Amino acid sequence: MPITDTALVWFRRDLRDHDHAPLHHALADAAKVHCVFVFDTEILDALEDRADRRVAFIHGSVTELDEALRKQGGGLRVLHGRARDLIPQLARELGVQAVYWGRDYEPAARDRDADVILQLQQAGIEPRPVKEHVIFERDEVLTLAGKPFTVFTPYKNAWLKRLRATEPPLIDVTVFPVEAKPGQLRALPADTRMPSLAEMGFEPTNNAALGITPGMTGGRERLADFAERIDGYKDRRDFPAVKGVSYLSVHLRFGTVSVRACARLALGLDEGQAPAGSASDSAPEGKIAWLNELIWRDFYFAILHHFPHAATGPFKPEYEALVTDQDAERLAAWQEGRTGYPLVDAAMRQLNTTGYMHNRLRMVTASFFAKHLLLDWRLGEAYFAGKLIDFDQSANNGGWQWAASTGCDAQPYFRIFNPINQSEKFDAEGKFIRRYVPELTKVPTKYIHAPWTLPPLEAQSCGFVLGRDYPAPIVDHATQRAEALKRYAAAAKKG
DNA sequence: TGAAATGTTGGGGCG
DNA sequence: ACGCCCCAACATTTC
Repeated sequence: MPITDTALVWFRRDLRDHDHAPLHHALADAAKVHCVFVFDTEILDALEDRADRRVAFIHGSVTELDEALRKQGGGLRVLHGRARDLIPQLARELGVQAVYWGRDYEPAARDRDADVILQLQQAGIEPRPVKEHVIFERDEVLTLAGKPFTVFTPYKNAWLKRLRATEPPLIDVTVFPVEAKPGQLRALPADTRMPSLAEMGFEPTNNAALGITPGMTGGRERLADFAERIDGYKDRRDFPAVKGVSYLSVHLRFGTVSVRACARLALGLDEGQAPAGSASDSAPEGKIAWLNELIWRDFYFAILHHFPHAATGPFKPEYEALVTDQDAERLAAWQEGRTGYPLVDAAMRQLNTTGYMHNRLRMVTASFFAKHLLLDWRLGEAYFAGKLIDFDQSANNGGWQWAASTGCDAQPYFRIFNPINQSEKFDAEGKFIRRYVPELTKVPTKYIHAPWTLPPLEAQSCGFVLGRDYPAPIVDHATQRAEALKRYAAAAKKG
């Protein structure tokens, strides 16, 4: 029995038509359901790059979602403007009694949503934000004292305990069935039309050439591909030259894959095998490792939700006192991938040319930024935010604060990555380096991790000149490491 | 989801 | 045979 006559589902970063909590609840509650997506100018206008990969990805995904909903007799209204104005306005125009959407945890989104909630309430319309993007959110995983966790391992243990305790079995990772009755999804007015990228002031990108397929189609392909490789995930994920990671991050960012589908894969639920996390000889190491990453994701969402101050400054207040340099040249060298440290430069060029960076390299470049270049980690965070196609504020901020040792459960400040060592360990053959730093192609593998150590004779025989073909290192590892230790110790002592 | 410094051990060269 | 030194290999501690 419908409890509402007409509802509106506001799609945001959940661009699919199945296993979708807001759509599920709307269809369960209402006789008629409208669907809308807004290209929010509050977000788009702040983007610097007119060829932003994310806008193109979203545009492709929204197009496919609209088609999928049309096949079910409905359709997606696609608007371009300020969401905080347009959603309440549309809800009033359509005469809906309730608006459903997936809850967002980022400070700016929460501010917008609070505004929308207020306006809807003033219009007598019920706002119904629901959990959609994570397995457990907000207060679902707390310490025995009822406080949010600030350390990952106990959080993870409590998360797993909660998962096992959830009844009916694993309801939180169960598909939300969407069974629209005929005519329940409302068709669109004839004049409704999808705005083009150009009409919104954006340009197409080379996403397709990079193998980035938007929408549920792209998500399905990636998930199926990773399902074939997940058992090797633990052993292969740290090597950027190898196809070892899931490449699902962009699909998780925009909801073209459901996080619950990811959890089902990690738990082995689609194969009828024993759930990961149980100790046994045949423990699926790859699946456990990947589930761990999904738990990190939930963890950082919860952290930003509970501690919004982390969005703009160090989670640990003592590091407000951390002394950083202001050095535009060093910043630019890092951004452009010309620091003279090959693995760092290869990673930054991967980011610049593809909008993606391998996770191991996110740690290496962030550590180098904070502990070698001695710059304010927030500048690095902002650069990633502008470039990453899978950018998610919670994970990005959490990762940067981890690397800069300013965060909750962060890397201790004295753990400083050696960029040469990391290179030798995780790109031993220099394969990844040569892919993105072609000027080092001729340098022998033995020296490719630290080309300034190339002996003159060998340099001559391979025709490589440091400073001409590739920059000398802009900072010295040992010097900067010692300086970082000094500054961090001073800040920690003050606090 | 480190790395470097320092400490310990034991084999082998040598006088 | 024995003490001594060197140093690799590994372990521990410190940053």
